[in-house]
Amino acid sequence: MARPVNEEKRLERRKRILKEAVILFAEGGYSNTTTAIIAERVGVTPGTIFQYFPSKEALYYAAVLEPLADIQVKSLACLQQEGTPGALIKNMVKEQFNDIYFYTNELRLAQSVLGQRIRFPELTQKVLESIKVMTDAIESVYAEGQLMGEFDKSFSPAMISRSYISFLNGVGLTLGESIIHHPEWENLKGHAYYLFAPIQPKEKLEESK
Amino acid sequence: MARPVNEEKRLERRKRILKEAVILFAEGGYSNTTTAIIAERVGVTPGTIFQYFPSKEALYYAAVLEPLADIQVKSLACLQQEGTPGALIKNMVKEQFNDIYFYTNELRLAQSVLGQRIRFPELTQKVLESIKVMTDAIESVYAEGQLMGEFDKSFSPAMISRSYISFLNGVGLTLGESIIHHPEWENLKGHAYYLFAPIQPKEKLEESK
Amino acid sequence: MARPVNEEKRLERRKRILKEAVILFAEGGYSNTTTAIIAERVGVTPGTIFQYFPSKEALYYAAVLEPLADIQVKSLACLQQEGTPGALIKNMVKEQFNDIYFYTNELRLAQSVLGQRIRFPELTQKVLESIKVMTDAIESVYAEGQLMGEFDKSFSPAMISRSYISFLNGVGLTLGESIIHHPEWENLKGHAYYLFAPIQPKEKLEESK
Amino acid sequence: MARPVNEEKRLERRKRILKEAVILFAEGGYSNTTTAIIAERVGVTPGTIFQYFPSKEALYYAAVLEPLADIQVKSLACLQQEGTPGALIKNMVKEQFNDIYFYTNELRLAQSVLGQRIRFPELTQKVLESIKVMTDAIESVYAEGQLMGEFDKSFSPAMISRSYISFLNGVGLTLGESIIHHPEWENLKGHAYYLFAPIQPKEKLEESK
DNA sequence: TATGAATGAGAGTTCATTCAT
DNA sequence: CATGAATGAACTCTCATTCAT
Repeated sequence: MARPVNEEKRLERRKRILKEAVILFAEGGYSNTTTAIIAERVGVTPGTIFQYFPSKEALYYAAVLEPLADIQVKSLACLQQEGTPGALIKNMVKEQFNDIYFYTNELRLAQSVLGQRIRFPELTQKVLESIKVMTDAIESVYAEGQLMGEFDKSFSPAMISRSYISFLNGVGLTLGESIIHHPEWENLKGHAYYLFAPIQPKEKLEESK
Repeated sequence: MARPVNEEKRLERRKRILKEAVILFAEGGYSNTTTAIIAERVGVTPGTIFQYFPSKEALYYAAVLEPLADIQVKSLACLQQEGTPGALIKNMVKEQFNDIYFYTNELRLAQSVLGQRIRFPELTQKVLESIKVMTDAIESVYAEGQLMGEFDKSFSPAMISRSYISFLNGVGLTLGESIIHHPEWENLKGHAYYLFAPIQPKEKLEESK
Repeated sequence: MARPVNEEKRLERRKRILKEAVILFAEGGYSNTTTAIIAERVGVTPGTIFQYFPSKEALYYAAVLEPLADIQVKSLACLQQEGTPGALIKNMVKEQFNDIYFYTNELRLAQSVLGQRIRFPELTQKVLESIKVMTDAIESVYAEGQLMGEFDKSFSPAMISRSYISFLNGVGLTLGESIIHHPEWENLKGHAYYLFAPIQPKEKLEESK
Repeated sequence: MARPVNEEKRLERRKRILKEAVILFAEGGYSNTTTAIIAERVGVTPGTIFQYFPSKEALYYAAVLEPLADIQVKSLACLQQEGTPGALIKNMVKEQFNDIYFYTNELRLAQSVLGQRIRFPELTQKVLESIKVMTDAIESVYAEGQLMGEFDKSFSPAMISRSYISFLNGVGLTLGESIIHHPEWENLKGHAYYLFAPIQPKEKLEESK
């Protein structure tokens, strides 16, 4: 009874629609991106979009939330590996700064939702929740790191995690198109970790005295 | 000469239109905000808008750029006062974090432009230029501060100034509506200055050795 | 402040739209009549329709109910004049059979609503209510006529009034286009009154014995 | 020869499609009833409908005309039995008022066609022809009844038959959903026969004098 | 100068129909 | 034969802009 082949085809096409939608919505915004243009890019006719998504808005929701969920999973995974809190965070920062490059459109899309909170209140809530999940995870790892003497104990973990997320988003927002080729890109990545106020080995030594 | 009273009236009305446009565009985005709604909020009829702005797009440009220029002037003024670089920057940070609250709509509007670079390329350029003016100014004050031993010399001023601006924008973007009532708000403000890697008096002493 | 001229113009145009809508909806049904066609008939552009009616459905409602209300007022007026119940009813029948001719479209429109009860439930209710107002009015006049010996006392007034209304609607429905030129038209009108089971003078005499 | 079993299956399925189509078209009208919904109700996929009917319009035609033909056959059969004209007509009235209940959807469907004469002109003609066949049949039986002194001779048979058919249709149209439970239902049925102006035995006696 | 009705191009969405599987 | 995804024309409705008043 099952028709695995067709089901696969459907998912494949759904994915392609979503992919193009992410690009176009990110570049042009919600209203300026017509369903007809998305269809054209995908290589189907206007009606086909609506076989996969009940409405343009539903497509927008999916284009915003589905990639965000993927990114979140990846980021959280960084924090659940073996290693000291400091190493985990360092690794996460590296990973996420790579993501800024690989998921530029996906992240800008989420950011633009935050810029239209009145218009898409539900979606805004979900994006903010997704951010909260991230900051909470960072917070607890960071607190542990403080206990282990890897981070300066004088900062509130809640503040630190929020600072970092703000910084991360701000970087994606304010840097130009070719973000990764920016002359200060590598330095910025380093400064992201500095935000966590890590204690240098030398200082660590001193502190432990 | 001319008709100064009427001229005044015109400017007054233009200002009111712009003010409402900023609020509505910031809340609802460009396409979702109709000229009719703006007119209604201002208390005029749809046609009137077009007596003050040649098109909806022109109104949007003005709504984005004019407040941004004002904020820029204020911020730059902070850096041109009397005082050590460290004091100037500390003051600027304080001022700008206040602005996040007082000019929430104006700043979000500018941010949302950055989220639609393809759609409003010219406007995007102008916003990025405005950001560049700011980072450049910060950069030179910061470099001076480094020379004076107020900031850690190991960081590139270009990177530091960009980091700060990214942070500033990210905070506005990712914090909730009532940003200022966020429990970590005050700490965040403090961390913004930490980002500049200021040298503590004690350290300053050590360093100067 | 009032702009009576414009207000008048608006009402005038609203009336014209409604008039064309009645004709087209009656001839082609709801779905088959496009707002563009209505606009074209009226001599305006498609958008204009929506300055006078918020939606196609609202226009349909108005096209069905407003003429129905007018017809009802006229019909009820017949029953509120001076005269014996028999004379009033006779006059009403005459009036209403004229209306079948003059308001063919309006009445067919109302009938077609009754043919789509599931689709327009609210509208159906209102049309049925309008019919009930009519049957109730007839019922009470008829009952009075029975008391005065003008009508056969063996029939229930409720049944008689419903019979008549059914007959009236059925005539409009089943007779051809040029209803009034039907060879039996005049006879049908007479039979409509026969349906009330009036007592002939001779019979009246007999009965009164 | 051929494949009678499959042929039977085909007919069976065609019947089911038609049955659902009648219900749905009657409840929702032509345009509001999609082929997809019909297919779903029948339990097949959209494409299948078009294996049995060349187009939606053809299905509509069949849904209107085929049941109408059945009903007509039944009604005509009433008039072709043994018995006096009066008895035949009395029986037919009884039969047809039952049909109003049993074939509510089929009859409403036919009525709604009459409400859209411009849109379905051919279909309208066929429905009107079907009505004419009925009135003609009644007319001739009625005329015979008049000759036999069962009906008042002063009425035109053409008018009487049309009156009755109008009444019959009007009753179906204007009475509510649960037509048969209407408190006046039984009385209405009786009045339908009264419309034929039957002569009471006593009167018959008098008249025959 | 302000008005606000009219405009008309263009948006999202629906759905009868087709056809490769 | 049945399927059901794809089609694409056609629909309703929106809204920036114009212009006679």
